[in-house]
Amino acid sequence: MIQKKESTGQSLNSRVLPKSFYIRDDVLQISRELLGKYLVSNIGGKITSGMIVETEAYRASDDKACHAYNNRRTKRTEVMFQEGGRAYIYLCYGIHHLFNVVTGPEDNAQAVLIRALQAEDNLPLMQQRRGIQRMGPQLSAGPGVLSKALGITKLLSGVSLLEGQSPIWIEDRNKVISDEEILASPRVGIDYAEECVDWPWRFRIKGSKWTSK
DNA sequence: CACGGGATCGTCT
DNA sequence: GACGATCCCGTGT
Repeated sequence: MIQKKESTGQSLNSRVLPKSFYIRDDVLQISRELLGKYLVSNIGGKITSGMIVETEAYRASDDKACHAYNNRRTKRTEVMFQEGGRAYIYLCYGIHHLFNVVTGPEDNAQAVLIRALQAEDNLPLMQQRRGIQRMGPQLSAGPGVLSKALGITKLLSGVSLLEGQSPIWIEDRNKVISDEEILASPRVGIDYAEECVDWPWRFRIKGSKWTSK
């Protein structure tokens, strides 16, 4: 039985990913390594979490699908240029809050979009936030819905994932995902990205029922 | 199950 | 003023 610490909800046999994980200059490798890690939120003392089963990589230097392509710094994208280990969260289609992990060294904008979770902790609260009757992958399979399930909004964009009092962090719970279990394919919804459209920068755990459509 | 369209608004041109 | 790194529901099969 896993014991929970009152203050953070972090399991005793897990560890919060350290800054050294995030600041590496390799968003593709980090996207792969995030599979099997646990995204956890603490909103008003309420812990919810899920295992990451789908990610997408974005990189400003050469990727036309990235909001910061061509090193475009705006108020919205500024956080992507900071040192890795923060949240980049933005509003999509006026409705959905999409959660990204900023990676890489300062001034080298890279980020990983978390696209789907296998729900783990506090399913009833996640279900309540989603407003759905039936439990199933629709709870947290999809970048917009997983944010809703975890109570994450763009108001949290820029927060550190490393501080003890962070509302969001990522844990290693000793789940191992081998390269053979990872399916790489083109990213979703980036038709405008010209020659980058077909780059296999979307990563999924093979066979997971919790990946997005 | 596949497809089509509406929702809804911050962000950038 | 146009358009999304999406989701859900309705329709038809």
